[in-house]
Amino acid sequence: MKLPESFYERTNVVKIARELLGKSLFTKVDGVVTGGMIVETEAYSWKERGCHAYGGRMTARNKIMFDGGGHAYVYLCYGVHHLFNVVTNREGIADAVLIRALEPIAGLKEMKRRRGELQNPIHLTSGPGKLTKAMGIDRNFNGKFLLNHDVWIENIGETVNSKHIVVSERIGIDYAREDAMLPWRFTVKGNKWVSK
DNA sequence: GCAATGATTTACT
DNA sequence: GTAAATCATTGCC
Repeated sequence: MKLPESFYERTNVVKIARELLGKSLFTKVDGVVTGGMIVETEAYSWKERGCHAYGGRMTARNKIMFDGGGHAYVYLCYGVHHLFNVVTNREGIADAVLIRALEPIAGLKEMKRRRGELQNPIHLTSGPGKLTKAMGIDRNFNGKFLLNHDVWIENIGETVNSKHIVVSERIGIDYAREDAMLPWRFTVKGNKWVSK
């Protein structure tokens, strides 16, 4: 069952990031469905420095974040990797959740093909740049709505016990100064697919 | 440990 | 208009 638009439109992006653990992200590219359960997320908000839209600054790149909840924000990082975000909150408010890792469920063969046959399955989706490549996500997905037929998030009935959710600081955003220490990263405890 | 890599942003003329 | 600095990472040394 796909998550309804109302799930994304809530105002507490940190809460949404936490609740996305155990949900599943799917894409359909070239007629092949690939996807996995979300095991690692990070929350971003215009109110803190780690966010591209810090202070409500809108640019050609991040304008998708100002759309209503439920849109996909995909962008190129380090000139090499695509990162996948879920836009939350109401139109005009730039909050988003970065999907950092998945546990593969569907389309394993296709994901291995995209990542290279010799890859250990553990490395298929255990990082934000890896999972986008495995699922065929690129900038063409920027601005897509997550109730579409080619990219969506489902509740597959998995529930992650709150005792198994680990809260920590976000990764790779030292430039955000004091906001880099916010406990806005959520991982599933003991899951092999969580990035290191 | 660190180079690769390019879109985006900012700082200039 | 052009140019330089920056970056929510990965994979190979």
